[in-house]
Amino acid sequence: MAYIKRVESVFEIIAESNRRAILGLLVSSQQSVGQIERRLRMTQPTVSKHLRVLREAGLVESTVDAQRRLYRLNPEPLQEVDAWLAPFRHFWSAHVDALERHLDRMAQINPPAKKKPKAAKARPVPNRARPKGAAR
Amino acid sequence: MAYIKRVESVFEIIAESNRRAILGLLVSSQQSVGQIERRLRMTQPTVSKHLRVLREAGLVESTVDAQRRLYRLNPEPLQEVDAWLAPFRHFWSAHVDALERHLDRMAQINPPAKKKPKAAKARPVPNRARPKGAAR
DNA sequence: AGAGTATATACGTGTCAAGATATATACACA
DNA sequence: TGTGTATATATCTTGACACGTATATACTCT
Repeated sequence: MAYIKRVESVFEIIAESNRRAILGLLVSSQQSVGQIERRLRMTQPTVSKHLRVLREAGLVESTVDAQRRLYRLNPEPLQEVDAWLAPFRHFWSAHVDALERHLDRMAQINPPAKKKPKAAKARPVPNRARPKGAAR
Repeated sequence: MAYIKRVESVFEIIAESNRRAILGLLVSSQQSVGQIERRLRMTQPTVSKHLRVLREAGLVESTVDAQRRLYRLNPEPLQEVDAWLAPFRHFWSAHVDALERHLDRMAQINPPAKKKPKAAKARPVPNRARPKGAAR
């Protein structure tokens, strides 16, 4: 409607779990809207809507194949996230097994639910910069 | 109010630019609420509110120092983001100068505005998986 | 042309988050 | 004790977003 388009940051885009799921699907190969719809158990308009957001953010690209549209990944914008993350990596830099835990989660691509549990709690980490006079 | 607490994913948490700014501030060293407030030009309640969200997500921890609270970073939950990003890295894996661009941006920590321009556009990347019969 | 398939879009609705203002709480210091 | 400082929280308003339903558009095949 308005002429000015709401420019969303990549961070806002991947904040949505369904969109993350879609991106995750496209990692392996391109998919049609219908495939995504079925695999992620989302309604067709919902998929299209998310794809639109992803498309406008440059995270996916589409090709017309007759009646269907094939969507493929374009993860370049994710580099911004990767870059933002950089300074924080120095903190845990030691060893990360989180990646493996992730891949498991990734295998069962199916997070259509609105809220997911998740429980990562804080294990004290090499504390740089501690408070000085914090007694009592 | 409600007994059930809304468990937000880390992705939703860092979707907010002010919160990313706060985390960015804390990378260098711990800060009091007042310092954050001044540096980021946010109102005090807003800062406190965001800090609460970050605290409940385990991204920051606080220590009492008389009347003030010193907040320090705990980036462990960010590992989830890092892990999620992993599969996508294979795509651009080549060479990333995005990190440097980021560090510059990081230097002028001050994104209190709601919408920021940002313009990262898509430079064609090694296209894996291309559509087959897409002609018209 | 007509029917079926695939995808996009228009609306209406409910939920929720962010910010502002006002106020409560906690501590220090005179 | 009273005052000033630092931070948290309550409440209200506003706007954005996600989803569902209905519909439009585009293409294929007979």
